[in-house]
Amino acid sequence: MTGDRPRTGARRAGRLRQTAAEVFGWDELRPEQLTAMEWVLQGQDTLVVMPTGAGKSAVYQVPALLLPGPVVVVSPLLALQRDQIAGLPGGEGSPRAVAVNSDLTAAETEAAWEAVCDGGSTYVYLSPEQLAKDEVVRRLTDARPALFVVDEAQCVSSWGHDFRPDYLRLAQAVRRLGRPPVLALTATAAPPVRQDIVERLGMDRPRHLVTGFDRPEIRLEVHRHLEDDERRRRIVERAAAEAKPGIVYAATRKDTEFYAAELASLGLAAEAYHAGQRAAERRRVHAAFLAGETDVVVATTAFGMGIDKEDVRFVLHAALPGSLDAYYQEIGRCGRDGRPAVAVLHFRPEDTGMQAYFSGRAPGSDTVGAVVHAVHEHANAVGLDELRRDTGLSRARVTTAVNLLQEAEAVVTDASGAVRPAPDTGPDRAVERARDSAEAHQRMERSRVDMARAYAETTGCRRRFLLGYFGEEYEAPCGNCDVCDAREAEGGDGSRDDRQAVHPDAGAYPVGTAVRHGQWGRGTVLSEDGDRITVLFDDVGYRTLSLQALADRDDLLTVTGEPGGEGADH
DNA sequence: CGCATCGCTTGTATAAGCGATGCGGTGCTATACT
Repeated sequence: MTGDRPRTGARRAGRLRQTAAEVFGWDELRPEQLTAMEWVLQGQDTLVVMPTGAGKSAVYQVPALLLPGPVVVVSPLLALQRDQIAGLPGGEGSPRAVAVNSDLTAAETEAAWEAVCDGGSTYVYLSPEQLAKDEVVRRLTDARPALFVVDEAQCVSSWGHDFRPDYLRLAQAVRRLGRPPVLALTATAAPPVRQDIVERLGMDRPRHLVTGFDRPEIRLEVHRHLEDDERRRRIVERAAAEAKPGIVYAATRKDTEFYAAELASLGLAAEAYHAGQRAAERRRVHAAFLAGETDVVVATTAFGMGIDKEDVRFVLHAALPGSLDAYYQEIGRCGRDGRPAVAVLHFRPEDTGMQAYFSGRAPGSDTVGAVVHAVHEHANAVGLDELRRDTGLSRARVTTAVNLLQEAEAVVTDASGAVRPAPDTGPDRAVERARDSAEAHQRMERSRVDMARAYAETTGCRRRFLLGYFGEEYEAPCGNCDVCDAREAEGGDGSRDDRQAVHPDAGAYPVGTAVRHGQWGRGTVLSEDGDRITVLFDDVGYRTLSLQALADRDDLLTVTGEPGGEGADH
């Protein structure tokens, strides 16, 4: 792979540039786009983390035309699939694409598969649920796909573990398709999320292409409230005062209706948006926002993917988000035109309650037990559909339980996608191990909520904190967050020493240092913030440690490796 | 985990306090019924 002669590499780049220009009309490719395309064309598994608008889709669209088979694109929303297909160039000689999903009639589905198999369609868009169907895998295998793309790959990590478990079974699907190269695309993923994506998709020594996360045009601001009434009042005032258009993210459907009504009563064009609305209503709100007819959309997390709007001036959060990954993705929807925008978070410490409730809920031991027993009752490997019939459980619950059991190495999935017990593991032990896995996952998820709160409560530069979370070192002050402003107003120059207390041991644990903690085990230092460090532990997730406490007990945290040793991205 | 709501209680209220209970977010797909 790296033994390529330079001439071959140059020829490859030339063909990519030529295809981009002739087929798509793109005369320039960014260097990082071209690099990722070359990896894809060479058949290497590739993870691309690039901001929205940087041309991620091109990374598979262009090489697809130079590859010997169709390209499978897994996309989480049917609306995104439609957008992607509509965005392809039209006209004679342009590549064709189909989406196979539950909207299609039997005849349309048949026509789509014929187009994929006879080479008439270069791209085939699918939800992860489609790939759980034997018929779909059989059709795709016949078509000999040359590349397997997972778009919005953060969904693997954020949805796969509970909400849409078929995301965790994509690795099985890839295997059954003859293991084409895998390309994962996402705009937002902290290092542990990248690792989760790579592991869950079964990627093989993937190349990573990660561009910078900083969005200097977005001002960062946080307000802490003790009373809920006061918070609500302040949010309404702020949303009314800011330049439009903007998005308010609320924690519940009921709150989206509340804020939309309050803003409308002030004469603003404000709309609520959440998954409890009828499809037609959601489409209307979405379209009106894109068309510039709406001042403020007040939404749950349902509003986001597929919002391609340059001029959003603010994103205001009415409650603590569930993770900084989600937060950064949501605030990244403002200021895409590069002009100043603002991300304001209004929170109460009590907000962590609901986020903890949402975090890492796993099926109970009774559900897992029912699935384990059903697996053990079969002499041969058994398919998920049959397990569903045996147990009477829903498809999603059976899949989640099987995923959990597989993670706990209590069951294994064979080449046909069927499941059998792992050797030497009885049902009781299997349930126990699955419970341990679920608890470990829940600890990790809850520590992500803790990090969101830590961001909200940090006494240091907010940009430095956020970028540190995404693995980027940043020399504060940014001069564009509320903390930096406050320091400046106090008369300091905003430099590090007068921003906050700096412990004499600052620097003893550089970012990236491998450490071992007496109680929490192995971890990696993610950031240091004057008098404290944040460590990501393999087993318990994120923890913030005070340098003073570490100095008092010097056996608590031992350094086991230098920065940049293991776990480095490139 | 936090909260809103309900129904029960009480030296019987045009009232308030209590504990129990249920709810809270993301989308696909298959299926039944107009």
